[in-house]
Amino acid sequence: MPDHGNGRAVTLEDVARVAGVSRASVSRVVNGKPDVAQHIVEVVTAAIATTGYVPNRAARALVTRRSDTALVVVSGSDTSREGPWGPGEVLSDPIFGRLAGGLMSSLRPRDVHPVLMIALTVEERRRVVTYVREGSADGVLLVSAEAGDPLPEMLTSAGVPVVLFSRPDHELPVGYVDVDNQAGAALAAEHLVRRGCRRIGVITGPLGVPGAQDRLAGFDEAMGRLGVSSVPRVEGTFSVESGIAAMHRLIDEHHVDGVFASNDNMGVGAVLAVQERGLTVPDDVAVVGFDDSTSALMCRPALTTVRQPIEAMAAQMARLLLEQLDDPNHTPSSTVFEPTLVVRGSA
Amino acid sequence: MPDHGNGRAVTLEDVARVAGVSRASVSRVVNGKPDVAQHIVEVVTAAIATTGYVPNRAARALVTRRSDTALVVVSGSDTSREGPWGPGEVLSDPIFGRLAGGLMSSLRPRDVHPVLMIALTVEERRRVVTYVREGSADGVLLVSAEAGDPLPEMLTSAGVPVVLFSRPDHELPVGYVDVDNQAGAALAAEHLVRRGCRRIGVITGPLGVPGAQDRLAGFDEAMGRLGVSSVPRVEGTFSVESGIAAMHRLIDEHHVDGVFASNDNMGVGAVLAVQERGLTVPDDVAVVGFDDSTSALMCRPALTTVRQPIEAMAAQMARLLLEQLDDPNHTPSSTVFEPTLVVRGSA
DNA sequence: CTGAAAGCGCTTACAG
DNA sequence: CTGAAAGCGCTTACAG
Repeated sequence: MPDHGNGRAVTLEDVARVAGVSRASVSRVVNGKPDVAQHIVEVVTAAIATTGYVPNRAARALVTRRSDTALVVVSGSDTSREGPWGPGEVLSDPIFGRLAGGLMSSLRPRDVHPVLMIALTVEERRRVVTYVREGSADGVLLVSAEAGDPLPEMLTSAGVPVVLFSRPDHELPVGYVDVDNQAGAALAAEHLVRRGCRRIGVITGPLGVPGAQDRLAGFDEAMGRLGVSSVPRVEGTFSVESGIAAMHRLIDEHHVDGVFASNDNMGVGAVLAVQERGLTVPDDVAVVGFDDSTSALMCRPALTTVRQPIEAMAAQMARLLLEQLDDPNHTPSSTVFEPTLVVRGSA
Repeated sequence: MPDHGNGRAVTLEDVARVAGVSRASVSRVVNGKPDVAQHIVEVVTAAIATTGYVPNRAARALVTRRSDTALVVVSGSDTSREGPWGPGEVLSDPIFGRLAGGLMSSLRPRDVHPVLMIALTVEERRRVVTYVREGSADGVLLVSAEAGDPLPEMLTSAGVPVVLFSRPDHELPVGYVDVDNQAGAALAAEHLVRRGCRRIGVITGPLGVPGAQDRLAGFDEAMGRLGVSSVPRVEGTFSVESGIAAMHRLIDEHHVDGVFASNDNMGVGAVLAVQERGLTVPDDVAVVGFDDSTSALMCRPALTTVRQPIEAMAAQMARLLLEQLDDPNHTPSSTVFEPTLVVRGSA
């Protein structure tokens, strides 16, 4: 709709005619190229203003081979559509909103626009690759929520510039941004032990998710260092409900007095479950979550949690992708952020 | 990156050569045009397979004047950037995830891709209009979070196809999708009264938001019908924190035994505040929220709330926009959905 | 520093 | 039903 409803859209050609210069000159000033005489800049700028000219992106993209678009994909395996940690869930997790916001702020200064896509099925994964191959996007920012997700590999082997949120589940020549999940879990372990908890349990995320595995491994390892060789665990799905169910089992079967939940939703569930038993948090059972999402503030006592610097991570994802677009031969680099412990009432 | 890293991308021309037909014929089969001889279809299909051809979108868009892209915008006024109901907040509200997911599912069958944009400043609003005028998007799906937001009008007067989430704050020739906020609030009022509450209060949303005004008006009107002429109110910001603060005031100043919170976050806050006072929900104070977002399930007792059919609303937004794109002369139509009461433990 | 010209990869009347 | 040709609106060597 570049026209004002009054017929044809105004083109470079029109501006050139009004300004009395060549199309090449108009193009140069529109794109801020150097070495253009001052008077040309002025006359063109004036002509642009009077005509209300806006460059046509498709025409530009056709010749520059750049779409100035990044594809933001949330992917998973087919099964996760009905699963509790499927991309539908990912979108409504408050953490995703922060991620999306962070990506947008970092992309905007470079005038790159994010288009959103969900890829759960074979067909949808194919569409992701096609979208880039047809030139609609210059690269992909991929939030892959599951181990065994074939998309990262499809993309890298198709030569598509891509940056992952979370490390890939196997060696891949791809850049990624992640938080040090093991270190974060260790922070939680140390805090619970320091606080005097004697019977500590873990509520893990779905163990098909690499990050969930790392948090578990980091927790176990830290507990080992602290002299506890075996920690009871129950697997959850990252949902509040699963946190509640897991906590009940931990209380029944292990009489825990401290728990590390692999994300805040499950942490909230754990707090709720403890209270349903007529016990109190943190005195009877202390709870530590992971993420520092808005849900951490929705329970009482508020959740002590391991904070991921999501906004900074998003900014870095954008930076790594841009770096790769600017220099296609650039070796993909990765960044792992340090988490921090946010102490609130629950532990 | 349409090339496989091995040089030039494969074009229509290449396919034509391999198939031994004209470019026009290839184009016809690629686009599924009718009246193409069977043997041509076959030979072209084969050539596409062997060459791995993918059409270039920019080239296509240049001639069709269609980008197959919809701009999804979250807008507000400049002040809301720091405000509690700014688009940053909107993105992390679980309700937005549901909305985004719904839009994507409805757009996908038509092969329209959503690009995300936030518009808080004069500059950002201008970018929205430019994006459409340069042909990067065919239309706009606008979530406007504030009264006085100039963007809806900018868009309609620029002749850009647009559909709003929530009715505009003043008469505008634009289609929108909304929930009947007044009816929803009435549902809450009736439920509280029926339950036997005698001293009922309201926690409103920011009154600069049209939807928040409607919920208040609907609540007041219903209470009037039910014989209560004046209801104490405190204005909140849609955040949990503001719900807590508002509830404390309602208890101190009005000894309420029932409260309608204009969204679930504030409803959760209200429950928390009641409990901080050593009172119980729903016996001492009953609480009803609005939205039926995931946060409604994060407190105990779980929140009784007025449900918005977000997914259906999103689907309808997409449908209305597509309708307008298919027929530019189509008079913009709107749809208002009926809310329902979801009764849980808090009231 | 500027302009004429070629070309990016498609689609679409227009003839036939 | 098919092909030759024009054209969508830009950018970018290439001369000058």
